[in-house]
Amino acid sequence: MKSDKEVTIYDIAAELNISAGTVSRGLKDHPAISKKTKKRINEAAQVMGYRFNTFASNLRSKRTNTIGVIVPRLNSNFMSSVLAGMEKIANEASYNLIISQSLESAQKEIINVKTMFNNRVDGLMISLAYDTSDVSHFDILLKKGIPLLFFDRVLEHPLCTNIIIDNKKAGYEATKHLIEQGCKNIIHITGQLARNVYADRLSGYQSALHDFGLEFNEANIMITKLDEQAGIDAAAKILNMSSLPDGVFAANDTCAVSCMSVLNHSGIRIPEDIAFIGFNNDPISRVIEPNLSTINYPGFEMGEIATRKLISHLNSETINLTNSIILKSKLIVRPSSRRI
Amino acid sequence: MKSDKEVTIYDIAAELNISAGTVSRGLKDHPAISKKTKKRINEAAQVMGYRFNTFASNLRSKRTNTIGVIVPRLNSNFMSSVLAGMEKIANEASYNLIISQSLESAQKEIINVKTMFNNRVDGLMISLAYDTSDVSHFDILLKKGIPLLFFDRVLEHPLCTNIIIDNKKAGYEATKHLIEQGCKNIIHITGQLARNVYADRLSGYQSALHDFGLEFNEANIMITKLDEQAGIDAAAKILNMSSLPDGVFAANDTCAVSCMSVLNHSGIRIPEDIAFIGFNNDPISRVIEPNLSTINYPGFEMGEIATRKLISHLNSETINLTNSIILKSKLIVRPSSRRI
DNA sequence: TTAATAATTGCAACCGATTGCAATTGTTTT
DNA sequence: AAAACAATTGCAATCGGTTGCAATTATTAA
Repeated sequence: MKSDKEVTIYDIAAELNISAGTVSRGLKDHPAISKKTKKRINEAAQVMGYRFNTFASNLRSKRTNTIGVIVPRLNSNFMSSVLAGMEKIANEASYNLIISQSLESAQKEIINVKTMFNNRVDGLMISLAYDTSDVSHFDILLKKGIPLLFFDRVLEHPLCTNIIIDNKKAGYEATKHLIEQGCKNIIHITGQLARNVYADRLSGYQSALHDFGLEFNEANIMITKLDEQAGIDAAAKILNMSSLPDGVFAANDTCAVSCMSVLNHSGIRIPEDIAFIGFNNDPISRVIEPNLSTINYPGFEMGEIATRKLISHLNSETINLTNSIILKSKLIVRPSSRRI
Repeated sequence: MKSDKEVTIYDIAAELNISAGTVSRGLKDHPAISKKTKKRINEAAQVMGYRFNTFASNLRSKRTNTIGVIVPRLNSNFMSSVLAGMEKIANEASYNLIISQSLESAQKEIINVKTMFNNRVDGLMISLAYDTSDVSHFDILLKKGIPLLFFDRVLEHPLCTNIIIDNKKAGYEATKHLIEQGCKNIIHITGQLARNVYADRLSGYQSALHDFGLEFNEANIMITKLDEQAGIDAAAKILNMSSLPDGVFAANDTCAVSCMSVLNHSGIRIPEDIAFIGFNNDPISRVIEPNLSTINYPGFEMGEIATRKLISHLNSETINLTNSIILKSKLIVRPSSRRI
């Protein structure tokens, strides 16, 4: 029917014998335009097959209605839950999400930030890569006043909001729980300590040991990549220890589960010989036998809240973005650690 | 230092006493511009803090370098793997990905398609929602010549490419495997049959039964939502059957695993009493005891291939997009079905 | 050295929506 | 009915690259 030429507000204006400016305002539901005119405009737009041109709009208004997200990787249960929550809120507020992954590499993170910058995202949400140490690559954004929000793996920065859980408290509770179940020699499997999440969990672990009169033993800390293989390696190390530990607190469920499986197959009884607790409350924690105790980490809510916060800031409903939001995490006790 | 006024190609042109057109071409590495001039332009751009304006470019060139993706939901292991693969390829080709989820609702899918359309994605990749029946909402894209690619949950359409696995074959092999292990009464837990993936797997199941002289029993087909709860419900149904089945083929691992767990706790021995096989090769399949046999579904590769295909079409390296690409899936036998 | 050809660069009209300000039309007040 | 004010609408410059075609400059051939 219609040729494939795009219909513009000028075409609508010509059709109705009014000006393009009026059409623009009418489509935007601007209060200065009368109801009658708006109706005519909308009907004409409908009939003529008009579609809004985002680029012309962005070019002129210097706003993109796009939010960037950089995550270490897309395909983990936790991260995909976060993204699902983000997408939900962004979509509701008619923002678009541009998502990219750093693949845990600081170098790729830097490139991604540049791309986001060039794409003129209105704001950026990021969870840091495994090995990001320097954070000057965010300066370009901050200099231009583009709001930056960290979630999960964050960084203290005077100009940015962090959305986190209280990792220290969570680590404390996990450890305390194991101690209360009678553990006296607890291994902690964790990740790169430059990342707040792991440093804080470790710190909670140490506090708990201290509060319950247990000695901290450097050799009980295993710094790993926290993936499936890391759990397998950790199990091998544990089996080689002169005196077996009686508890393991792993900083994620993936690693806890694979470690548990190996130990299980080596004849170690869980939780009798070694009690286990993980972190995140991934679905696998409810599949492994015995079911894994863990810390519930509300990923979906984190995504929702982060996005809501950022959008409300973009609409300048809130003056500044400089504070932290701490979500509730929760200890979930399951058979892998229940001894009493 | 610099004021926050944006630097444009005109500023660079003025600085170097050349024309804006030359600057534009120089930055794009256009062959008509001399090496020397290009160098001067790039240096000036660097020094002056120029950043490319995507919108001006998009507005003029009518290309967005953006690919839309609509998935039923982000947070499943399979889907996040697909997305990870897509992001990787798109990023390498400097395309952006706009991702949205239909949340399994046809209605939301329609809205998402419209949004993608208004955002003028260069192409769209989609996996259909659970209850999408009518597909006229894609017409707006096709009419404008925007390429559309289906993956996983697809649809036969003369103008679109499908990226799939041979679900019928996979269903056949899964069923055949169970039969070879001695199963004679096999339940098939599946999803909405309007979706090719489930219809095809069922069809494979039926063929296998037929080829091995087993009778097809309508009552053995359970149509569910294939989530954790569905598996639990299915287990309850199975336990209520007058004669217990001796095999279960579930159309995904999540459902298979939760079903297995319940049966396990009810004293049913797996695989001796009931042999199990799932679909997807999710990590949980390697965690459940006994480990779950399954069909390996190469999600990451699917994402990579779909994106590569679409991009090469956008660059018109390929004339048309009208064919199917079938990826290899593979039966993985684990203890949950190994009886002999 | 001059003509012919190739390599560079410049010109200027786009792309389509936005928005401050002026102009016009419609209402209300006195 | 004129003045005062409010509600609508129009004008036109602007956002910053892109690109076909013309113009200029550099090379090569004759």
